[in-house]
Amino acid sequence: MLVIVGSTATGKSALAVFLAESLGGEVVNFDSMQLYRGFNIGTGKLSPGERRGIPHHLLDIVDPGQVFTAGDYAREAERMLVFLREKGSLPILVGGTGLYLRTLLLGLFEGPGRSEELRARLKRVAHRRSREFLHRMLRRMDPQSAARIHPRDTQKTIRALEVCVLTRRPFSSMLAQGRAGLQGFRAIKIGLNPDREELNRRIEARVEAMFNAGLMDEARALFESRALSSHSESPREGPFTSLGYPQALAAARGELSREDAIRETQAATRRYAKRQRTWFRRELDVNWFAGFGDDPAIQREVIDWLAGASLNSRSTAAEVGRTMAGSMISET
RNA sequence: GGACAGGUGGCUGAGCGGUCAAAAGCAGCAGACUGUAAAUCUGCCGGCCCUUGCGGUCUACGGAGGUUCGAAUCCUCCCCUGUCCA
Repeated sequence: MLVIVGSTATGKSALAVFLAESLGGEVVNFDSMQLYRGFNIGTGKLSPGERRGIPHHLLDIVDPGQVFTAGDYAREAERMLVFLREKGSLPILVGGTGLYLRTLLLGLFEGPGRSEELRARLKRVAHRRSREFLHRMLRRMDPQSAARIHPRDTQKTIRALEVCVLTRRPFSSMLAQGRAGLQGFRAIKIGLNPDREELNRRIEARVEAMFNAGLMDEARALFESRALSSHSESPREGPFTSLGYPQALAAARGELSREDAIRETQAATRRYAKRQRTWFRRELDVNWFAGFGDDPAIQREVIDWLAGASLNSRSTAAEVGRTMAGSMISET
């Protein structure tokens, strides 16, 4: 399978369609937000026309209010990969959520998923006492994890505590058991890394285009449909937190000027692109291309490289996973 | 023309005689990441230097002077901006 990584607005989707057309493949998404139905404009989903008849999978498979985790994603994606292999079609994975890709390729530790009740309780503790208090709880149950997780990082502290409580074992010891990665697939990774300045310009133009395409209306409609079944003033979870939506909603309600909403979304997107770069840089065995995925010159470079790579590369995803896990241990 | 208010680091904005290279926020830069990850969190953030330290040094709070041992902070003049009155 092919994997295309890179930050937002680098032209991953366009490259995926191009490669699917050239090599006879189908696109599989690994973007955590494009998974959600109704979140179209702000997540940069390709329109049916732009997909040019290429099947796109794992898009629009979750309802906005539904909880969907990295583990859920990995299961769905693996099923899809097996399906495509049986069909004899080349899977082309594209997306921006590094955690989801890594979860698919390397797996998660064997352990419990999330428990809403427990999380609610822990959150209440953090609220009533303090987040540092919560972290001190973790330090008692699992000093190793506590040392790794910053006291103010409540989200990660809660997950660690959740695992400790549910398994009655330290989270760190659960992680030490290792993980079971994807078997039977060879991942060829392509990374897009265009010039920073040019990327920023693209991000700015793209955000503006999203607002012009009706992002404010989309955000309002999504929120209102959600509001019917929820009491929260503005949902702060799931896809509602995704870039542009809180800003577009605020603008739609007149709490923020349209110009400010655009500016804030642009800045947030730039920061997001930075986090993606930081994450993907550590992804192993990525062949990086210095340009945009919709650039014909880059597309040709990728095709040429693939012609050589498919002959030489013999490593499977599992092997890549092992070396990656090894390198992560040696780095710490 | 007159009366107020104000001019502070890329931006917003606090400071109103020493502990100020100047709070805070934003933006920017760097990083972490094993179950909502477009999330969550961390570090740096005037220049130069070094023994990287509540270290040294230079340049900085509109401009020019002045008062003072010492000024972003007080005084004088000038320039600019906003609001109001003519």
